[in-house]
Amino acid sequence: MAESKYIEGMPMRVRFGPSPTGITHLGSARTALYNYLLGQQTGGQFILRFEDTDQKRYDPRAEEDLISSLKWLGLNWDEGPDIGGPYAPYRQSERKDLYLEVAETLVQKGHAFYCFCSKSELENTKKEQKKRKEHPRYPGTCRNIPLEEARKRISIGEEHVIRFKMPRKGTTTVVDRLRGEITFDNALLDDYVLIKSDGLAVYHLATMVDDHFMKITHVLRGEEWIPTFPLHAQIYRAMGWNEPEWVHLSLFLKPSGKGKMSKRDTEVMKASGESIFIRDMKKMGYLPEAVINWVALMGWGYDDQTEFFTMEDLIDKFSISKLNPKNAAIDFKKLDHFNGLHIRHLNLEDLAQRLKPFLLEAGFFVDDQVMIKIAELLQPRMTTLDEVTDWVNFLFVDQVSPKFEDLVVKGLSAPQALEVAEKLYAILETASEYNYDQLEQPIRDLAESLSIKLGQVFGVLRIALSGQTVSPPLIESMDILGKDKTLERLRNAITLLKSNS
RNA sequence: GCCCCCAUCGUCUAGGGGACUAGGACGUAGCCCUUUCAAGGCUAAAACCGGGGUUCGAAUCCCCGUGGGGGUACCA
Repeated sequence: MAESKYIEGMPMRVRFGPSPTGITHLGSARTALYNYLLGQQTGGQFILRFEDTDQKRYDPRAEEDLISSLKWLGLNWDEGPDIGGPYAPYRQSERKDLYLEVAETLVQKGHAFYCFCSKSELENTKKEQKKRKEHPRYPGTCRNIPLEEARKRISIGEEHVIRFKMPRKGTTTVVDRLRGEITFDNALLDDYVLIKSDGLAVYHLATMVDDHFMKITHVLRGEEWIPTFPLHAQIYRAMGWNEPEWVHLSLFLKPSGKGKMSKRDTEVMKASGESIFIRDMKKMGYLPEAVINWVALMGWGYDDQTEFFTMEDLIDKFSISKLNPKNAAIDFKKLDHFNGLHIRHLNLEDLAQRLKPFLLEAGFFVDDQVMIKIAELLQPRMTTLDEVTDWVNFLFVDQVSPKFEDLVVKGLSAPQALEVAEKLYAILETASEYNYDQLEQPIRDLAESLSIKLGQVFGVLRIALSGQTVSPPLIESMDILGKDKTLERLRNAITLLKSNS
């Protein structure tokens, strides 16, 4: 493998250059993350740049989504379209003159040429080439038009593009830090369009120009760019610029491992409560910390043990050499696992604050003291934050509707259940406070005196108070519910048990 | 079709010639703990794609095949 041109530990200038055409997804998030980590780790800069050279697909909402998604994930940039920086502007549509200038220099140097071929002409030759089983490529029609003639045709308004004049013989060797040297046969490479007929550059030119002038030292981008990698290197070489280090990241595959995510797949996924879009993950109750941890580990591994990483850990431990070039299938089960881990890692105040919006959304305004109690109760048993509503709903509604058959807990007869409820009522009525000191022993004694299981006593209580067979621990729950409501619900249960027996 | 990338349990991965009876995690199953549900602890089943080389020795290096993925645009 080729030696790195950049010394480890030297400040790196890295960038994330999304095209604002859609909603930010996991793949983008990971690319942004890895770039961010390198910038942080080396004391360099992480740059956000909007690559909006495609007018047709451009969507301003995608820009907003990008910014809010990256911020939510905690991937803050040092230079970008919203905050500017020493190499502004950071939006390619505002840099078109620069690209044109470089393209013209390339023409001047004989590395590019003006092309007047119409799209339909080119489509036809491509069809014929395919029919003859030839390698479809630009036929070279305008390659050798003298510059003066070309300029004349342009001056009379003839529509044109600028194409890169790819060498027709020999090979182009490029270096990827993960894969080593990759060699392409020039005869199979095409004369790519650099400047479109609308005067705007395509990705290939714009990005190389920006990376050069913005002094980017390391390019981490998706593997889908490998096929055009030789073009990119050729542009650098034709201009006599120093190439950055190139790293092509693996792609994310759909959970089945078969193919990358399509639009249809994302819809099917949403129907089953999953999503690859960052903004959805927030709504679904995932922690940005968990998403970061999860995504970081898809395509990168630290050692044979460690899996729990905070952003600080990642900044400290991340390294390009540990990147894995193999495509990775998305596994939402693992996200759930990391989310649980990070929920348990939060302090109670923090968790309480993050839980609050979900309760608010459900129409429950809960004060901070109670929120902390809820956070404590739920911390070990939550996978996603949005579950909070289901867990504590019974504490805030006016009344619950227990079913008779549930109240008659498994292993008890109806009269037994009634007796349990009545004796429980007596205990709870006399207790001055609902806590372990006051309640645990009396309840245990009750179970023993009736010679039934403790779980059965709590079972009756659980159904009476929550109407559900599953709930948070009951003593703490009653503390939040309050004595009045607790006793009221127990009375209702007693009435129900009586009326049915 | 052509070009390119990739290949360890179902999934994410550790591994970079002997330390491999191939380690961890998710998921799955069982047990313990337990007021339900979780969490936590313990245990189990589960993989080096195939074939050739190189070497005293290959999951690790090379070649071929196969499989998967990407690209093949005046999209990015």
